[in-house]
Amino acid sequence: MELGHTDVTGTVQEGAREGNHNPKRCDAINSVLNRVGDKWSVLLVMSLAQGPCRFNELKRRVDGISQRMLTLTLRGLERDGLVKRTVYATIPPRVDYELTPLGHSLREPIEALGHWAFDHYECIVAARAEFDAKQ
Amino acid sequence: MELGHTDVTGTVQEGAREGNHNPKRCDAINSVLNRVGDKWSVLLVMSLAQGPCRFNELKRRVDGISQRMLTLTLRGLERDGLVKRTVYATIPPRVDYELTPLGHSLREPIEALGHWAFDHYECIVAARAEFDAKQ
DNA sequence: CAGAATCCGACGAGATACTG
DNA sequence: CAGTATCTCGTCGGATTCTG
Repeated sequence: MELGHTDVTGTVQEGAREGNHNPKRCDAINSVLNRVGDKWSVLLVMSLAQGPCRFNELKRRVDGISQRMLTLTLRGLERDGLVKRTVYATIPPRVDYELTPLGHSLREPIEALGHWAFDHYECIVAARAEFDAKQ
Repeated sequence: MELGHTDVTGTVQEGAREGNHNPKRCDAINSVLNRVGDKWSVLLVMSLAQGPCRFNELKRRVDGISQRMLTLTLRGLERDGLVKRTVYATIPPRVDYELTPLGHSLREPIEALGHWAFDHYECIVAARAEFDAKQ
């Protein structure tokens, strides 16, 4: 995954030339992109925006997610330090998930994306219709 | 894909209650998320940031992309109105791709994401190491 | 040069069943 | 309730080959 002399932050690398890029920056972009690219991750982060939530409550909120994907996605978010998992040793068991400060900080760029989506949706739909009409 | 009373723009819906969400907003979020979630799309948008570019030049810039995916991704971006395709009837043929104003506007939220990624990368790597150590 | 078409393998993700 | 463990099927995407 190399972009020549440009990266996804939009900054142009100083001494950039053919084959000379910033591998660390590339890794950073990639891992975050993979996380944000994952639709369940984004949905979960936004579902956890207002506060802690239990497993099954999350399952209800994020309609359509399977138990398996909910578990896997939460694990991934926890591993990345975006979500904190708290187990209460009660019967029946209770597990709360909540955003860490890092998780909260991710909301900003995600919401920026959400706003862009909403603001330009009509535009995109129109473009699609026009494109399809030509085929 | 429903979020109960929250959506990815972070705004809380006015009269939101169980099962009452904004389907149009959901569609908008989804289609944009799918596009941004697609790693090649993001990479291509950023590769086209500085100006028009030919097919094979793009293939060289976005290292690792297959011809097939380059074609398909460019088609998708063109269909969404993010990229403009210009064919020059020369021999050999020449096709230029460039961002539309809409495509350029998408750079902002993408770059915001890129900056977040870079700024918090160390943090994420550390979290992962800690998480993995506990297993 | 800029694709279109075909083949095919790997992996993502749903459904289902079981457990502490 | 909050998971884990399989199994399976669909599609995504890479490699290869062919064309105007």
